[in-house]
Amino acid sequence: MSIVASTHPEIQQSADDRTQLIRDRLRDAIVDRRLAPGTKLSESEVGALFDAGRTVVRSALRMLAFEGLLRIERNRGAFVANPSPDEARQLFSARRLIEPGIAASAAERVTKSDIADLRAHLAAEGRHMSERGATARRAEIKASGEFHLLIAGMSGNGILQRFMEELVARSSLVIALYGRSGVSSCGHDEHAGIVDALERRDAASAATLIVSHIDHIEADLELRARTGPALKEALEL
Amino acid sequence: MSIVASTHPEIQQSADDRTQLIRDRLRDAIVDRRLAPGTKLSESEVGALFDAGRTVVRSALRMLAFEGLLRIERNRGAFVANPSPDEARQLFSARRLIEPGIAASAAERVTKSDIADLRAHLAAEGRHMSERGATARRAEIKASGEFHLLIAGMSGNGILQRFMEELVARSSLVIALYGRSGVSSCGHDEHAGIVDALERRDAASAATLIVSHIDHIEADLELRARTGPALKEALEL
DNA sequence: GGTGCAGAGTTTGTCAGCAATACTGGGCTT
DNA sequence: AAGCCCAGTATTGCTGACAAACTCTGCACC
Repeated sequence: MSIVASTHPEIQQSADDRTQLIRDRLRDAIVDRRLAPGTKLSESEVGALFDAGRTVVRSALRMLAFEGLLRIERNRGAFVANPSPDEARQLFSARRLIEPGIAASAAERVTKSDIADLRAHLAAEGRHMSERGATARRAEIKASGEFHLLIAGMSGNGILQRFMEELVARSSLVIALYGRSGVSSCGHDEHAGIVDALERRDAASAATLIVSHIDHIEADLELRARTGPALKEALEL
Repeated sequence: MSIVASTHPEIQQSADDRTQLIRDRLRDAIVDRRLAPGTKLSESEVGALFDAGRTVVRSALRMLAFEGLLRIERNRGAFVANPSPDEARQLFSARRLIEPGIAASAAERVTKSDIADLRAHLAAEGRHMSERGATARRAEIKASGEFHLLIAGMSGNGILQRFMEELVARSSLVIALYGRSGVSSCGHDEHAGIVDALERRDAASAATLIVSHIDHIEADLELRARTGPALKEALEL
């Protein structure tokens, strides 16, 4: 038994690390929009929910705040981020800058197994799109983000991959907030085109396609300050 | 940190937040190479040094680990990061991808006041370079990084700015680890050229210049596994 | 009716203390 | 002599508790 532990210590580490678990679960909930922007996450409440002490929850909340998914105000608590339209624009500007390079790098390194993974993911996306309802829509947004993360993982650059994880998570929030309900399905064909370019190892095409894909996503957003929080945002900035 | 304060004066979070203070102080120490890679940072020790409890220190250490400056091993403690040559390559690859876009964006938005700040910074760099000794060299590395952060602050994209803060901090570590001692001074003229391009609002030139600048920095590194930690790294991977 | 204030109640920030885990040194076996 | 086992020590992970800060409700007052 000690043999297993000594040869693979890093596996066990993440297995029983409750901070990581809580962080991932909360992030999923935020990205899936089960937690609405602005919702307060009380330390005791979350702790009771996961049957963990406040210390552990606290650590997870700090990490999520670092990723930009939460906003922590001193002595007030942690709130699900409420990205402003300007923040959303910065987000997509960053993605437009980073993703083409990632796609190009991935095009040079993809393996057949990677392509198979991507095709499998495309199929899953198609299934989500054919369904109706809020649940399916959440799954669709999530799957769309995971597609981009898949490519980031193939770029071979762990640093950029981590940046992309943050960007995609925050993008999901933005899309859920500002997206028009029916239109996001256009992305599916574009994803397929990107996979084709990757399979051909056509870095230039992959980069071009992904930029226009991001443009389309952003174009489908309603990036105007909503009437509700307008005053609040004006006072905050 | 003065850069952050000058570009985002509305953020005064660190006024009485000791976690933030400890984090900044430790980061400075790491980036300045006063804390050698591999050094263990004991919670009690750091806490006694800053006259703070372990909880606060713990939080700061977790944040630094999130930024990639520390490595936390469960039940073992926090150690100053010891970036591998491969990690260094990924770092510069990421910078080559991100910084041209930042420079181009900055070129479109710079004000006269920004240019003045940059020129002042160039002058400070020159002073550091004319001096001798390890202290001056540390100051030079630090100032060189701050130059890039200044430009990132002018890009108008807070997300990319934060990415750059992380990349620059980790780059400082890498340069201090793998840099050849005398050669890094070549960067100064290139910085001046970049400022000139920004002043002309010549986005294309600024992007080109900054890429070749990054190339030069990386070319001046000795990115081979050193004899000491080679065995250790081999076992870790 | 609206404003200001005070107290209760809740939540966060921090600290000491306890259990669990990893390192260290000595003694023992081969 | 070299390697192994085991207890002692030190450090981390975490829980509970306390103080400070904030929010909310009710009431007096203008």
